[in-house]
Amino acid sequence: MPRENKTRYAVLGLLSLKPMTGYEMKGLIAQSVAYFWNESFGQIYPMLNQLAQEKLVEGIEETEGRHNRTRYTLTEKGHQVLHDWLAITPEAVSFRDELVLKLFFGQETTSASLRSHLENALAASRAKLETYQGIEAHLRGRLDAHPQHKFSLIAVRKGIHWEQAMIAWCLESLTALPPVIGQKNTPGSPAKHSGKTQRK
Amino acid sequence: MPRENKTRYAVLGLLSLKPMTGYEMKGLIAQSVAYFWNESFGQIYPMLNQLAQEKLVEGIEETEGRHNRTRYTLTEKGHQVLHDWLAITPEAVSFRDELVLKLFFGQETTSASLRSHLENALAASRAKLETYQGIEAHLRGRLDAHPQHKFSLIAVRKGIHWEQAMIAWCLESLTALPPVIGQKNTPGSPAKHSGKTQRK
DNA sequence: TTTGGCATGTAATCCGTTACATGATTAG
DNA sequence: CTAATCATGTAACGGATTACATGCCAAA
Repeated sequence: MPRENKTRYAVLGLLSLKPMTGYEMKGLIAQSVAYFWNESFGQIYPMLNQLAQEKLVEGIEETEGRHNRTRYTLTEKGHQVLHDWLAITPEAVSFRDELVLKLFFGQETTSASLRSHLENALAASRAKLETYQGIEAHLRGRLDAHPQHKFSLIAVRKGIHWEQAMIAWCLESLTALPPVIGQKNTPGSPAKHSGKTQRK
Repeated sequence: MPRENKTRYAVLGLLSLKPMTGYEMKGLIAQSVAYFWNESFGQIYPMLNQLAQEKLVEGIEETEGRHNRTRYTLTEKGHQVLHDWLAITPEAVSFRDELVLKLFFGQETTSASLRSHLENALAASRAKLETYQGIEAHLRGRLDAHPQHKFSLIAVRKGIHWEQAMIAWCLESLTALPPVIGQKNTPGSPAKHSGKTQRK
């Protein structure tokens, strides 16, 4: 059996929050769920068309106003499909954690590289934690007005727990690894490593 | 540009620990790195052949003994390629956390479903935590004899931090969600489905 | 006028799982 | 004898990213 297409339900779920265009959907993902879910245009648009064909969503073209765009709404059938999926026990996340893999193979490289990776991760986690805590404060301030905020809060709390765990682990691991002598490696400073930089 | 094939480096890294057959490799993954990395036979065997062609690994057929099998060893070139990769700053993990997604769309389902998902996750995390703590104790007992254990320990500690964070988050979220008795979800939330919600 | 954001899509390519296929050996 | 384990692979399928392609509108 092929595995289930989760993009499908992510799209349905987003439309349950409010009617949207594909473009707005991508924007909403970027600014509110990106830390636990991602979709690209290459998935969103074909999926919206497919869902429209199955009558799970309804697209309304808006020629007036600004651009030509299609705003999608969940149909009753779409609500039902989403509802059924939400009741199914979620599958465990399948990790591929490159940072841990590199540390696991640490014997094959230098302490400097490993420490650099950890310091980068530490800085990234600290930044994310701050962001999430900002979101948390914002959500808590308007819990009564927006019922959705309760669920957004649960989600962002996971991000906060996760980043705090990451920070603790990074610090602990930096202690466990031998310091690099002869280089200044102040904790928290932007790390540089000896290897090549990666192209993006 | 296509994204990098990480299976490649995972295979090289495993071979840096000790020479192995493809079959042994899968077994080692299952029992020691599965909580942060996974590979299937469908990737391992083709990759081993490819790496052998590139002279990054060397396969030695063992016809004597038991079965016909090929045990692979890292070549000098393979060591070099692995070493270079280890120095590159790791990419951030791209999550797709189905549990959080379902909680985020919690308005579309019942409190009972959500609580059930959280309790399943909680039980799974507690079990994993115990397993990892067993591994941790084992590793700490032989740190001097096996240099690799130091890095295995760093890896398993991440698993421990992660599961502890999961457990804390699950408990916290269970407190935040209304208990099942009343079956009401959010006070003031609009009733959605006219039909009976079917239990799973 | 040029840049950037809005808006929708397709094509190429690769990643990764699952299922299938085969066959030997060993333990019960 | 039979089931489980060892051992190696291929094929099919779908998931997901990236790059490409197009064009409008608003603001600088």
